[in-house]
Amino acid sequence: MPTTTKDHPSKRPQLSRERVLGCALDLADESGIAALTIRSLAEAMGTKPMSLYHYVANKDEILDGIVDLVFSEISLPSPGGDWRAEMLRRGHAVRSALKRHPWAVGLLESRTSPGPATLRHHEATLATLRAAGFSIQLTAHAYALLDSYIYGFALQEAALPFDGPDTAAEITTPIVQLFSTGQYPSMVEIATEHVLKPGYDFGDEFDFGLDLILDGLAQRLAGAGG
Amino acid sequence: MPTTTKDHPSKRPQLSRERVLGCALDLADESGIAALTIRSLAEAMGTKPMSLYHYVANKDEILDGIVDLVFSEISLPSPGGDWRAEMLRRGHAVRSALKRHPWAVGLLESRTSPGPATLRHHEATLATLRAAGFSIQLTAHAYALLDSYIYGFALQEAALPFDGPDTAAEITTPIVQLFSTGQYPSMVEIATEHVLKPGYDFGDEFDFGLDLILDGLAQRLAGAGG
DNA sequence: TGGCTGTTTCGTACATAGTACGCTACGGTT
DNA sequence: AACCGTAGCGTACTATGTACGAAACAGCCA
Repeated sequence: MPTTTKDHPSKRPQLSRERVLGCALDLADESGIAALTIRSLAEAMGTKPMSLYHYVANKDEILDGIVDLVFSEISLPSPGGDWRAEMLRRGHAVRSALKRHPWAVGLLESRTSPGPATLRHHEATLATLRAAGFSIQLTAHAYALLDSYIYGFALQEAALPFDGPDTAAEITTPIVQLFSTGQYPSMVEIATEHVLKPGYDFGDEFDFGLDLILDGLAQRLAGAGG
Repeated sequence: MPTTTKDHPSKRPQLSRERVLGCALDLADESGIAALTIRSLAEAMGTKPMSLYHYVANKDEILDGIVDLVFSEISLPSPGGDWRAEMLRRGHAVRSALKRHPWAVGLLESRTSPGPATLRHHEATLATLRAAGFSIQLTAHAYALLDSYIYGFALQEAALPFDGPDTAAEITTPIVQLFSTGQYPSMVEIATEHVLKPGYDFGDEFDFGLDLILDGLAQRLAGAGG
């Protein structure tokens, strides 16, 4: 049978670097970063492992690529605006991106070659602080502090065995009962009178810290005379 | 149960769970967490892979174990003392432990079963805050904030391609030159006028943030009426 | 039309990972 | 002497990243 066209004409939408990275990100979201293997990714795309290597050099490049994709989802702060509002919005934006893609925070540790979206993000954030009158020193301090807090919060959130309001109870209750013998009174107290209260959501703690940090930065900015 | 024999005339000091975990920690420190494999660990201990499985159930238990070992290195804060001094010291202690064992912060994300040293550490910290008059809510806020900052800082420190004072220059200079075309002016500014200054050490940023956070907590503690 | 050439895809193979299974070696107990 | 429990190990299975080179296809020129 003389087929003038290829076997699978439109079954598979054609490979490309963008599609590889996009599917890799989806797969990591659905099944976790550990389940993102060359083979599983190829299968998810309806192709074979070695085909992917025409679009990415190796798996590390895939990991770098999806981290940059995550940054590309974060809208950039605007230099020249109210710095505090911009940093508040950026804080929430970064956190929600890291919540959507919990594996990303774990990759931050190992990836050292930032992509273009990551660079743009850093540039816009630094420019916003500088434009608001932060000195170079204070800008560096502020950025290290803000990102440490945001990343660290995301890290802790990713490490929690529960997710969202009220879901803590099922996990925590048996543990608390185990500990109620008295070895860890303060932990039990916090658990029973805070974590186990209806409506509790660890994510709500985020705003307290972000606010406190922005307050402190505002004081230092004013104290330095602008 | 028979704990009688003490001297095996062998050249190897006898296996034990403690020795396995201790060597695993050393190996992770020396060669990185990726190089910590069952095989490499067995070789480092002068034994064979499967022998280790008499002392640990699986590799996850090894990872949990060495994370708890890291916590066991951190001296506990004392409930009843000056809370600010205690939290300052604890902050430095945790950070230096995570600096000694940079792989540990990456494990925090995946490990969800804390060991005894980890639990003792959390308990002592919470008790210190409570004893200083922090309400349950404020204690929870404070702890989430402090640990987010400390872990996040350690995460960023671990991700840096350089380490210690002045070492940033060699890595950063070529990058800065690449960017000096003008795409990222704020990053270049910060780099040339702050990071590349002699004596720069990212680790020095830590105190600024910790101080700011403790200031903010003190204000909130006072504002709530003690 | 036929053939050349570069791009894309894939089949096979290898090194290294965790670990299940079952055997040996040995020191006590009965 | 017979037995047994513990520590240690040899082998083998499965999953991983990826090197190597062949196959399939597209577009071009004769």
